[in-house]
Amino acid sequence: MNTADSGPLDRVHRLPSWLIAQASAHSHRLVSDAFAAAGSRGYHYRLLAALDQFGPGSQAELGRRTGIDRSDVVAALNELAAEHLVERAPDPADRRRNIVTLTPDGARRLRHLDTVVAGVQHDLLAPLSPADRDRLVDLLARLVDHHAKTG
Amino acid sequence: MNTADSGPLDRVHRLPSWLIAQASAHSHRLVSDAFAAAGSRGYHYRLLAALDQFGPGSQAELGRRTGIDRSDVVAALNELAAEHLVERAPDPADRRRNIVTLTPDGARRLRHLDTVVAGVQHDLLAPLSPADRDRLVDLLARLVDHHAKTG
DNA sequence: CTCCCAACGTTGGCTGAGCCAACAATAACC
DNA sequence: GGTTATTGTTGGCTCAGCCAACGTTGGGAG
Repeated sequence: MNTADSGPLDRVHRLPSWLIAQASAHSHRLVSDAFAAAGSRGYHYRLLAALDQFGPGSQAELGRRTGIDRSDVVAALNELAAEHLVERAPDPADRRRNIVTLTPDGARRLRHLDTVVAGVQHDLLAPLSPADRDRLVDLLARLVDHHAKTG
Repeated sequence: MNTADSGPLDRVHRLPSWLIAQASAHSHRLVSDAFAAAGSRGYHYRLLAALDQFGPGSQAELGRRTGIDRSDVVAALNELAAEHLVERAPDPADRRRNIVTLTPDGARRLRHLDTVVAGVQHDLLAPLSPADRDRLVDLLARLVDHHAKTG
């Protein structure tokens, strides 16, 4: 973000879409900084979380579960495998597939990232009271829900 | 966004930071589609708005007012100038500067984009009642405000 | 069994918004 | 006068998301 404006740009700074974009930018900075400090990226967290929640699966399944494109799954898994957080083995029952498994190290990393993420949520919502945080989450959830179905 | 998940990724889909990112993604899609249909981009709108609100100014001033990087201002102004929405003239009082001015065509385009933007806000907030829209805007404004100062 | 279509992993590339570094020209200050 | 700052510009980088193409492999229809 570029600091030091000379007064607000009225037409823009009041738009809901602008506020959402700003909030997202700040949020994204917090999240990616925190992930970077933990040696990971958002994609890693999503993939580890999916493996933990759904168990081992093919890369295509992982992509569907996390909403990450097949091609991006490949790269992220390469990085996770290089750190031994994940294991990639050919599926004997279907030679097109790789079966991806969470290693103990991966589970450990996931738990650590959980705490990192929780800390970020805390910082992000710091200016809001608990009741306001709930309100914000509820409003955003309704917004996202609507556009997920409609869009 | 990737449709067709197989159930929610619990760890991720409840995070406030995730909801904000999702809302921002949907919002951004609406905005950029609408701008594209009007033959413009977000940068164009911001620059035209700044010229309208603050009057003519140098490119560096425009960058400061809109929060757009100097280098990106150059490109966006090239595009605006190619459409004669903006005029770029050397400043006789300071030969480093260009003075950028909004043309009548530019003012017209800005007015059109205003209506486009208003339509997008309407679509974006469609699922919320007027009172909820106000609440959301208020909460987001407080969030953004806090993180802009804390930064 | 054969043919065709679908799914898989992978490579490579593209977009958009936001940054940052460097440069020559010019201005401003001590 | 000599140093520092500002300006316009070029070029490049990141990060998330997406899409096209390829060769491989499975599975269903005839």
